[in-house]
Amino acid sequence: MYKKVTTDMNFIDREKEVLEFWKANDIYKKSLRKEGDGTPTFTLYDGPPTANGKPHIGHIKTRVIKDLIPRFHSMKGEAVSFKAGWDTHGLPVELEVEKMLGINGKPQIEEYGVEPFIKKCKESVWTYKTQWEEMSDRVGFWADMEHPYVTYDNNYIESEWWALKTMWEKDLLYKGHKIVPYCPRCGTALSSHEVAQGYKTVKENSVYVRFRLAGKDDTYFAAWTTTPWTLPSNAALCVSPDADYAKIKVNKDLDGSEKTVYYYMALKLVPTLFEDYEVIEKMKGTDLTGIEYEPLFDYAKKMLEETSQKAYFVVADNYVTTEDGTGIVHIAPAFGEDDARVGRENKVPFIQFVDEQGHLPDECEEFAGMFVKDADPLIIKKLNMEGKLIRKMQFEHDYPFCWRCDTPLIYYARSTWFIAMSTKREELLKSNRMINWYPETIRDGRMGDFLENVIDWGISRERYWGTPLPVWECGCGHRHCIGSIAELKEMSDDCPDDIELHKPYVDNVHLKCPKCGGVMTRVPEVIDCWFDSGAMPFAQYHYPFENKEFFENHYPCQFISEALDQTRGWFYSLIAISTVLFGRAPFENVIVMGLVMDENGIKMSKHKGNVVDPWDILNNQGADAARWYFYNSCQPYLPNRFSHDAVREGQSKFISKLWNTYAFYVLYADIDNFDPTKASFDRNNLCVMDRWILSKLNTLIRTVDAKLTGYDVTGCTRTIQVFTEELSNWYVRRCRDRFWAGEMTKDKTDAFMTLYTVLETMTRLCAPFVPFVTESIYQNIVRSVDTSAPESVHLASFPVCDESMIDKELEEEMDLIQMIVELGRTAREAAKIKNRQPLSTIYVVSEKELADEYKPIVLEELNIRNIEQLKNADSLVSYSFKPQLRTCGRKFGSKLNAAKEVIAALPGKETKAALDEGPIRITVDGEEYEMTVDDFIIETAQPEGLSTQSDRGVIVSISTVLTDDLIEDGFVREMISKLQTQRKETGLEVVDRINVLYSGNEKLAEIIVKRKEFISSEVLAVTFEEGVGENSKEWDINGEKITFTVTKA
RNA sequence: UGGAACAUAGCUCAACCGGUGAGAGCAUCGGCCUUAUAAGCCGAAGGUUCAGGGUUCGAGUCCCUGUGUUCCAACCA
Repeated sequence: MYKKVTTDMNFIDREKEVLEFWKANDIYKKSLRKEGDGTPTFTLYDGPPTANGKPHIGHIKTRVIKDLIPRFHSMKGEAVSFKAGWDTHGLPVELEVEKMLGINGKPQIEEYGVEPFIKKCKESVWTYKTQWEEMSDRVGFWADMEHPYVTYDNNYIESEWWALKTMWEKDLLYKGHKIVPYCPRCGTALSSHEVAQGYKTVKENSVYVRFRLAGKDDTYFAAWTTTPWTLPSNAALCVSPDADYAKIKVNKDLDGSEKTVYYYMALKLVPTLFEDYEVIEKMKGTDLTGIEYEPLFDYAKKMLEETSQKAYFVVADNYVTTEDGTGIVHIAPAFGEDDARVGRENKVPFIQFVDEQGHLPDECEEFAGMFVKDADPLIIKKLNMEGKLIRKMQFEHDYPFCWRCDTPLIYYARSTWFIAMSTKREELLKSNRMINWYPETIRDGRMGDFLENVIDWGISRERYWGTPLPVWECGCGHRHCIGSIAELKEMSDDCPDDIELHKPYVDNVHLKCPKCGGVMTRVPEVIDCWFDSGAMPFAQYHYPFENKEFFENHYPCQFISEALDQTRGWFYSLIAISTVLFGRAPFENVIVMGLVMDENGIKMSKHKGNVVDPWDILNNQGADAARWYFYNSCQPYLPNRFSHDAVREGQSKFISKLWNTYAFYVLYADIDNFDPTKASFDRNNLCVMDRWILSKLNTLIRTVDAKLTGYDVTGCTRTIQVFTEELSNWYVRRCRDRFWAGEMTKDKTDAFMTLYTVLETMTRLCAPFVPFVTESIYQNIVRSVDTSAPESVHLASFPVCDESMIDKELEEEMDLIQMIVELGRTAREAAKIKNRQPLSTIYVVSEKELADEYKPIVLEELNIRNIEQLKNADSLVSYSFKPQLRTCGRKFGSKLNAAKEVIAALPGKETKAALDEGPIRITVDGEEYEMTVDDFIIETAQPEGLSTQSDRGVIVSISTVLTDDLIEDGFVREMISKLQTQRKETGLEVVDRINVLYSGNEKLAEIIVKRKEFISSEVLAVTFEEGVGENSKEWDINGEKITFTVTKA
């Protein structure tokens, strides 16, 4: 029959057995349904993790959320396609290898050799692969990990080349300038991720300087900057178009001499810079545009003359604020993102008086060769000497430093390749609207806002380990974009057959220029690895070179999920690339996950020492516990405060409760040799408890199916948890004695069949959530008796709700029973009458009449002999009234408070009686109102002589009158309880027979004599006589003292 | 510095369109019950719903300001 089940908490070992079972029998592969013949497909795209970082606890969350959905859809009969992937390119990999080789920076990489370097990168990527696979395996992550896509794969890259070429042909790929954070010592631009690591708060000099208006003595623009070293590269000034500006008159010059001087600046900021002044003219920013001024330095004069460019005039742009500074911003298009844009839009010349090492060039005369930050004080000094410095002050702000060498970064224009995403804004927004975001707010919030302001995607990186940008250039200026290996071979003479699409190999391939016949060389850049991951919908299948049909049938996918930090990462790159290529979003539904924090809500990080090793939970609490925790603790999009206690709570509340219910079933099924395949029951002829739990079960199926279809994970688990609780603590507890019964009666078979049905259904219902424990249970209760059943619960189908089993009314009635029982217990507590003391009568007032079959449940639970239902509680209680605000708010408006008083003063019983007949009228502030029952909240007052409790219209009252008969019964039960306790304390086994001696109480002695046989049978006493022996103990039996001696017979 | 999300009992989370004294579970304490359970039941204590203002007859819920945490974006000139 069934395998014995222990009720210990050793879920880890059981999970390991399940893993072995899956492996030995290839269950994962068997779970994949074949496509075709009308089988619906369900496709997921995997956001690739990078295997050269260790998996951490957040990855468990990612993996288990991703895993739940395909398991569910697979059980629903769909053909699931879910290919795992690895993100393999990028700077983090290069940095890891640099560290390993003990080298530092691009020059040393070149020295080491690009080819050996990228070979190391390729190996390094797999450093933690095994750890990843073990972790994925252990949490039950079922994706195709045997044939993953790998972003460094030639096929993968070739698909990306196809994509880039397609964009090239649409004129979306262009070369421009980008202001990037740049380390002058390392000679490299830094990614935003690196920059973020190096912010420090520094004190620097900020300066107010004045620019003289061209041809006007003593009239200046006042401007402010925190980077004096950019002043030699100044090319324009910028004002805010709609802000108010002023021309002011000051009677003192900078050197303190008496002189009339005029300044232009933002009106509201004048007081921050000057004390004595007079506003002589007001204007808008736009009124200043076009005015020319004289440069602070004439370093650029020669260059501008030679190229005949016009500089040094005022422009306007909305990015300028009048919050601080002067409202007039100095523009150096080579050194700021906004400056560059404003410069471009207003045809301001590009002056870059800083070289790649961060030094000022020869043009800057006395500053030539100086590092920019060192030049700052000297530039300030010179400005001061020349009467151009209005004021210098200390300024504290966060400034980025190179995380590697601690050199201050400078923002520097570098040539960069872009995808013109800003021209696709409308299409992107349209794609975004196609997506079901969970939570919904991401769509219009975080993602929508980002897309509204989308800028061109700078995709080139001056690095080594990445997908090479497939653009070749010729000396004649012609450029060509390659879209496939075949095209590359066709256009070149030196391409090896087995060309690997990486640096340095592709750099050695030269094209023949179709324009001039010259030699074309590839541009040096590789591309942003976000492009790699965003290209995965098609690149994972080597589309369009292979699997064309397969791709088309699996695009877009139904579901993806990643953490919140991917909004501008993977989520964006997916939408961006797919929108450009296919005009739509590549996924239909997405769960955006919150991050996993430590138990104090603080981000986990190595140096804080609060990082939780994922194996900590997997080895101690198990995969199911971890899964349940992440599904159930809070909505997936909220941050988790991770703690072992929280994981344990879910385990004891759900997993072990389910397990113990199952263990209970097996224990008694084994005793009775019960085989569900040989028994049967008539679902239309069951007792109330069975009908109830089966109704609840089918309601549960319906709810979970609907919620999971709508990606409401937490909604599912919370419903399941409540059901499990009711199954264990109401159904099983109330039905225990049915399973002990001696004969295999219909009632006993019904009980077994019902519990079996519930457990069997639960294994399938919960299988996607907790795949291990459900498999253990399924193997034992289903497979061991039914060899024709599917080999694994994961090959079975998801339960289907049988609407005919749902009886809403019954469920509501059981709610009422539970409420009556609860109120009864509270009433006992209030009267200080313990449960062991039998009582005569319970009175129940409720809208619904209790059917007879429910009554024993109430009586047994409460140890009461009779139940009486009353039409109303007139004999039990009196009433008081409160306004039902939902209706009265509208009825009374501002007179509500007056109405409250009138209503509170209504006489109890009379009003209640009148209301039972129909509406009544009350007067508030001299005005009459008609009131119906619905306008009131009717409350009951405490009764007398009875112990009464009420809640939501149900009133329960227990008679507290104790007759001699009841008291005697109470004594008997109390003595039995104490004797049982004494047995236990004496260390006896439950089956041991005992001899009992009693002494010291006449009243109890009388009762003992009278009820000797009953008591003896309950406590397994052979003899029960008056007397005292060793190890005696005195007890308080409802106020009567008696001494018992218990010895083993 | 800006944008977004979140903030409810010691902890983890609920609370529908704004509607009556803000509810569960865990933990604590007291009591009860127990031939499946690390279980269950009853009760006590625990709250200025982060702070301040506004709208409303009525705000945990809507609006504004501030604080804190997190994520994202950042040369704020």
